[in-house]
Amino acid sequence: MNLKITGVYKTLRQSGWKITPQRKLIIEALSLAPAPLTPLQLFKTAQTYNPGIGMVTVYRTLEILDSAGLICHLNLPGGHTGYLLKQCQAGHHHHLLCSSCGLVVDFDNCNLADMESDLATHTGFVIRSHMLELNGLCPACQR
Amino acid sequence: MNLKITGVYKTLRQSGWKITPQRKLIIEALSLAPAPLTPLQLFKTAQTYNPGIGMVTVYRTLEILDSAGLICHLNLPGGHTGYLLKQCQAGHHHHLLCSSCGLVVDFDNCNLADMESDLATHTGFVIRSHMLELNGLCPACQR
DNA sequence: TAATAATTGAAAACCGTTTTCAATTATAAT
DNA sequence: ATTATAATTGAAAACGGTTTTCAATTATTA
Repeated sequence: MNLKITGVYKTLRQSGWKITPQRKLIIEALSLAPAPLTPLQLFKTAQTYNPGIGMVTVYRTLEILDSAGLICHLNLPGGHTGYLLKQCQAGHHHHLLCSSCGLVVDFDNCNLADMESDLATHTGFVIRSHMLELNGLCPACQR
Repeated sequence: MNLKITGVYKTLRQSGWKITPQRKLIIEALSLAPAPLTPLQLFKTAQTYNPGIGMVTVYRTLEILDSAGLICHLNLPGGHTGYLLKQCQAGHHHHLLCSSCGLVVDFDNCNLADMESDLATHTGFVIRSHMLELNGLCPACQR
């Protein structure tokens, strides 16, 4: 029960959500995971502690965590979506994902503003958002 | 039957694929579309010219076009995937998508190399690829 | 023109996700 | 503590998009 988790509970309570044993389990699994988890992985992890838990509850919990701005999601190799507890309340950021072990590093200095304004003047578009994901190998997986 | 289409046929033939009426229809629909098409949109378009065509054939044709490197795919608002005939044989490029009408502009000067090498030195990662998509409003849709 | 291997479409299977609904439970008010 | 209530749960069914299977058809080669 670390600080991050109690902060998540607090935010959820402030949004009117109840803190149920199932939600605690899912949040704890997310907070302990060294890499983003798919809904199925999350379900299987939670299941080892509460065999009766349902996949629906995983999806519903992910949805409320997302609506409260507490998680990120990113595309994993294989076409699945992985979920990750946000590291901080900071806004704009991107992810660098190790395609071997799933380790994720956040970064926020994407420096696309110059390129975007160039592109805006050349195309006439108003650019409103971008999505950027980097893939590579973390130090450990390079060996 | 423009140059682009005959080029697509040629590439497919060189890869050993047969040029069937159904495939012609799908390729033509892609070449005429002003915006990326989802498999369903492609199916409906093809269906107006050949009511007997099956959704399976759309998926299979998209797969062989992709394996031959002839199409791009990108994420459309709404979570669907849109397909687009490649504009040229050029390699690395990205898309700027109008979220209102679906117009797509290609660009290749993504200039992420500096940021990637910075990130590589800070994190120890070897960075192997990135995925970047821009969203905005095209000139026509700004009014 | 005939032979053959590729292609087709219908149907069923499949996978991840969402909806429905009756039973259960966390929380707020007593 | 106890109760009341609205939120939450899990099973099952529904769902949408995609893939597989298979027998019939068809584009290509000889």
